[in-house]
Amino acid sequence: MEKLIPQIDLVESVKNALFDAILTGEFLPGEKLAQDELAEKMGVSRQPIIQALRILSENGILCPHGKKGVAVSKLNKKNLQNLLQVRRELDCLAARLAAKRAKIREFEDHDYEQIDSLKKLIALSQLQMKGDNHANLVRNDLEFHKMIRSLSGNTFIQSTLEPHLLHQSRIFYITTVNRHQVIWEQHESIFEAILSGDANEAEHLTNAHTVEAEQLFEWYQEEIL
Amino acid sequence: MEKLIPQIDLVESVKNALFDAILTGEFLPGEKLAQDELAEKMGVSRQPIIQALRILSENGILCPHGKKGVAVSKLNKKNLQNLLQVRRELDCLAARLAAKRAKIREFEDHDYEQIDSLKKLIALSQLQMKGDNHANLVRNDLEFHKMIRSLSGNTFIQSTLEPHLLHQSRIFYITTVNRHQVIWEQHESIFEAILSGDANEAEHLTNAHTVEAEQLFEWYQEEIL
DNA sequence: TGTAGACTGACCGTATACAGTTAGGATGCA
DNA sequence: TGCATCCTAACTGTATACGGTCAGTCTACA
Repeated sequence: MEKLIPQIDLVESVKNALFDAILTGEFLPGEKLAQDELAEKMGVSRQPIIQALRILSENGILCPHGKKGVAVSKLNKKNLQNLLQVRRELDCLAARLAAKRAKIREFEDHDYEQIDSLKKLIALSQLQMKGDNHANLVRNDLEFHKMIRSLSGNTFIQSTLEPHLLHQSRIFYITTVNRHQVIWEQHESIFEAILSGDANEAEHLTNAHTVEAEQLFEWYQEEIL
Repeated sequence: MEKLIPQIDLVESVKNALFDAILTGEFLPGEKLAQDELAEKMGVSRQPIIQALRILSENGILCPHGKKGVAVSKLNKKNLQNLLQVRRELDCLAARLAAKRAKIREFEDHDYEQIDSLKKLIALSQLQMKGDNHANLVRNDLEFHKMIRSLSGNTFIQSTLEPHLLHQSRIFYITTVNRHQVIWEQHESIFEAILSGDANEAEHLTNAHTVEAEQLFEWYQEEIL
């Protein structure tokens, strides 16, 4: 018999919907979010909305709007660089750990599935680059790094970065335009270094990969998002 | 005129109260938290409780309890080591950045206040070690590292580690017993290295300091908290 | 005596209700 | 015409209400 669809709760749904809406630009940075309006739009009561807003505020995705309500956070250059710095450090750790696990053959079934998925993701991205698939390629990019973090065996790396994911997505949307070719070549090198069990090389490549994104911001203005 | 006491909202209060209760052992790992009971205890409605529980669940401090409700998360050895690994990486980054800022004299008024506070904190801890002040010294320990992160100039380091703070506190309570003398000597060395602007030394010392905590867990059993 | 099934009470998620506060406009005065 | 004050409507935070589900117990039958 078919598995029943596990019905996720409303708070989670609202959270995801808001996440998407901010990412796609439906809600712009600085824009105030009214509970009533959101509730009506999504066809739920204010209760799940309030809870979702709280969580997103906790994550820094939303921020207080005057003395009343919340708004989409604006990120300035300094903030984004700080975020990318933290991200770099943890993704280097992830690459190093993943390679070490590969070397001592610590991978389990679950990991081999991830490796298969990674291969498919790289192949898919190569294909998508031929068309106009910026949004998809950004999604793949995020997915790639998520999988590497998974291969590290340290679940805290992903969960630690999770709250910043939306900000990261927004950054990637900006910084990866016309750079997918070089990005996915780097991804492939990192992946190979990990599989070969070369921790130093994996970390080195990841560092170079992530530092590039940071450097791109040198050219941007102060208020970006 | 005197400043008015800023009345923090109930959700925040509940969150803090739960945080404390878990830390002090009033709620034990694995123990289920009932909304009604908490609401009555704290003299508020279930609404703020629900929101606080959501946030703490999001942070991993609480976890689902069967198909209904939430419980205090149990941390096993593997999880704790993962957490400490992430913490080590980010605290090394913080130390490095703080030392770099010291070298190029980037500190501002706000930073010099932190430096003063740090000196006082170190002196205070030296005093407290003469008595039985385990809880206070643990608090100071957390505070010390928080201040170093602040000196790094990267606010994301602290905010990234914030959700794991409770777990960290619980870990420190266990691992620092009878080790305060050596811990605060290390803190002092790290602080000096930062002030002298020696980024490599600051990072090296921080790495040694944080790796010790990780190694202590080798001796613990699987299920700890 | 052990197990399966039904029932009931407790608890959770969501909706609705209410009260306090705030923001923004309108009005009056300079 | 510009600014300050007052008022009102809207919106937020918290409380209460309600419906559905889950767990635990009790009973009946093997």
